[in-house]
Amino acid sequence: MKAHQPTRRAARKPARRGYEKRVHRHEQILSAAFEVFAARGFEAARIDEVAAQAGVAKGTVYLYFKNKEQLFRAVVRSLIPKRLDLLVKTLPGRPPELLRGLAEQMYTNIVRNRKVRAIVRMLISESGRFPQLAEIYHREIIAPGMKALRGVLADGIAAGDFRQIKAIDFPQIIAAPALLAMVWQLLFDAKHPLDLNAYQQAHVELVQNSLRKPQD
Amino acid sequence: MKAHQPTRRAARKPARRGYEKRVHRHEQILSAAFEVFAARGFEAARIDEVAAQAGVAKGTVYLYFKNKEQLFRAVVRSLIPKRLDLLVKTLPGRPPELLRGLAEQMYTNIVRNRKVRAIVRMLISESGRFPQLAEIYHREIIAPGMKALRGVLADGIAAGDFRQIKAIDFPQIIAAPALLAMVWQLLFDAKHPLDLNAYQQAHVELVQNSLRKPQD
Amino acid sequence: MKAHQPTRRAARKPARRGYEKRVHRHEQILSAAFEVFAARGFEAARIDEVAAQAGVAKGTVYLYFKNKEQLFRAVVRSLIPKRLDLLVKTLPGRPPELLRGLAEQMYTNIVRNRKVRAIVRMLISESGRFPQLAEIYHREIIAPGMKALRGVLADGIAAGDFRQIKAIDFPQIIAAPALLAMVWQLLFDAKHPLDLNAYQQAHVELVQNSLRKPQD
Amino acid sequence: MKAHQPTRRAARKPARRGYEKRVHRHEQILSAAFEVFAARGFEAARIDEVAAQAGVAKGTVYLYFKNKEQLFRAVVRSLIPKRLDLLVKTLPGRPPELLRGLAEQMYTNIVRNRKVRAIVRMLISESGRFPQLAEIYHREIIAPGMKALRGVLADGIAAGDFRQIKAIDFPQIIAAPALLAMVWQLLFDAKHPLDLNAYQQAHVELVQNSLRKPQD
DNA sequence: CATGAATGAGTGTTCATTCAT
DNA sequence: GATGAATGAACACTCATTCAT
Repeated sequence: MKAHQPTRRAARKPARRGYEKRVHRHEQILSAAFEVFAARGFEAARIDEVAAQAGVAKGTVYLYFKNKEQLFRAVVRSLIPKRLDLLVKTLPGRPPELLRGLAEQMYTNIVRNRKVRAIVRMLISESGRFPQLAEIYHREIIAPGMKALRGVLADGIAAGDFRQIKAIDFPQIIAAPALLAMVWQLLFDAKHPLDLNAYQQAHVELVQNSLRKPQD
Repeated sequence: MKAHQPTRRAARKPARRGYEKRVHRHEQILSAAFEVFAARGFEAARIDEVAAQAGVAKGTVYLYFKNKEQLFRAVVRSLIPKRLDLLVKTLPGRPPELLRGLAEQMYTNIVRNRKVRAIVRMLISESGRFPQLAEIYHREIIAPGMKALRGVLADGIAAGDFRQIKAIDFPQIIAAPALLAMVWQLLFDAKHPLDLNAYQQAHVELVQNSLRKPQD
Repeated sequence: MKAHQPTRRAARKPARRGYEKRVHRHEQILSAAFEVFAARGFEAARIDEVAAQAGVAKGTVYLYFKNKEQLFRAVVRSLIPKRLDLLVKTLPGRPPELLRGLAEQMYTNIVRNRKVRAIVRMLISESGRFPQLAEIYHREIIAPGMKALRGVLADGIAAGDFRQIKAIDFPQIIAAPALLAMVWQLLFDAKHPLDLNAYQQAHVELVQNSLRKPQD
Repeated sequence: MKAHQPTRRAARKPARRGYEKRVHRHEQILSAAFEVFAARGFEAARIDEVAAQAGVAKGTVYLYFKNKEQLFRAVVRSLIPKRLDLLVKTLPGRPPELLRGLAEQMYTNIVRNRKVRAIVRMLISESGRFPQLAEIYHREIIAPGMKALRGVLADGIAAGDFRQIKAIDFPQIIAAPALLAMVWQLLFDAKHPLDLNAYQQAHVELVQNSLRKPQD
């Protein structure tokens, strides 16, 4: 036995690394990678930068992810929100109020969310290189979202709250201004910022007007 | 130095270079570059590939463009359409028909145009790296387009054709479904193609309904 | 990106890298770079060759030096000898013997030194491209050397050992044959080698004769 | 016969090209090449720049010279002065005056001559790549020059004008300060210019003193 | 002869990936 | 597990050389 002799290299890290650090390395890297991929795109993203931002050494990234592509895919997967569809079901009210509630949710959680905008950008940028990416998002987000929205519309029509509209087959048309707002922020916010409150109201008004029955 | 022996290339070009080729090199390369940049993004684009697609040697690209970035900028500039704003003025009819005409134009020339979609993708992908890019497009395309659209709406409201709407301040809301259609095609067309005809009709119907005065 | 598969290199390095290698990489590269720059000049030098000569991969050079120019500058800096001026002070004797001692030192350490000759060649070759190079050497080597030499001459004149000579203002004249010998070796040694011993004696004799007072 | 019809491209050049231009192209290019090689060195010299400086198209250079190396060799050859050895024979006077006359010639025609300095730089820079270069200059310039100088010294010694000196075997020692002056100008002139008149006097004085017989 | 557009091998530099420690 | 030095394939860009006009 060599006695206690704390060699020079001792105490280079806070004691309980096992817990505080090890557990979170994966997410640290993932989160750093998201920032870097979102800011630069897949090709221009540098593993160096991911590592630096995650506070780990470059090699460490490769302990958790096989390579850059797998890291990217992991980032993408980590961004898929869980159980989006539940959202609608938990909102209260009849279709008109429900719709307004949905809009509120959409603007608060999606349009105004920097991360979501970054995801949108990544999706559009990298869907050429990673076609499954779009497919995943379609399956997990877009399709459920559209289904929910269509449900609300159908309910409203059935209940006599809304008029018959062709957009029942294309519910994305109704949500389109939200996408535009996100893209606008991505492209023009620095020089031509959007008054999101007024924009949201105008959007909601437009949708309400278009759904209102003629005799109203 | 190593004596760049340019491997005795066996006269691989058709006779009359003077006309057919020389005149068009610039555009050949520009066009090839557009394809490559659109497909891959700036960073992932390879000059080799641009050259191959243009049918020239790599070095030739550099005879016409100082470097990759200037090539990219040239591509972007070449894509700015001229005199978009004239479009509206030349369309006939009163506001309601005018609006439908505009929609028709928009879907035919923009939404269904593969190049335009590619531009949209490039804009969104590269506006982080090239912020002026977005600015240019805003100035040349978006602002004039919105101004024209607002004009039509204002005219229609003044003439009693349309109801008052908040979207007069955000005409992009009215065009938003067209953007969504483009993005949709970029992302999902392979697996979930859009019936653009029906989509366009639903879009137009929605806008018309939303603009129709209550007593109609 | 193309998945930089770093060809499974078969552990081509000896075990204890920590000591033997890591410590010396910087100097290995610097020394290899000196050889290559000296042999070829800045422009013709190939980083590949530097790396090969240093026994490292090309990329490794860039771990230690930002780019070719900085590598070159580092080489140049590494070649500036320390405390040249002390030399004179530590030599014994009165001016005449001192002068002979200086000559001995100059021929042994400078004229006969392959590295110094290489530096002279680099200086002359690259001072067009790197003007500060000459300036540095003037400040660090030439000026101190001339000051020391002038001091010896002045002492000798004051002590009545030497005659008054105009060359007191141009001590480089007295050392000039040493420069010529170096240049001669650079240019003609292969075909017309210089008998440096005899040359040195002739040089010293010339200087002594020229300094000897008339009545001697 | 097609009548006179001076096509559009007529008179693009002054009439008698055959004489004024064609005859001199070779020298124009040679002279431009000298400037560029002297300023940049062989490797860094650009054929483009040579052509531009010669006022011809790049391809034209290759009509007159097979390649860059041959152009360089031609430049070097063109710089070898003719019949240097005659110089000495034509100078008047007995050895002491002759020597001063030689010095005067040397400083006027060689040390103060920008082209000669450039040649010296090229020689030193490129003798590694083109060893024959040094050999040629040795044969054509250095050896004859040394022979002439040795002749003067020998004459002077035989005539009792000069003392016996070992430098009779190394006449370059006597001329060395001139080389140093040239190198000095190449390296330091911008920041530390040399008073060439005073320098020359100091040089001559030194040589005279060293040759003066003891009893003088 | 003269031109200069075109070529493509070669070079500096980057960066994903590996692996000895 | 964690590190970061080392690797080398790949890419942007250059420039000597060619050749159709």
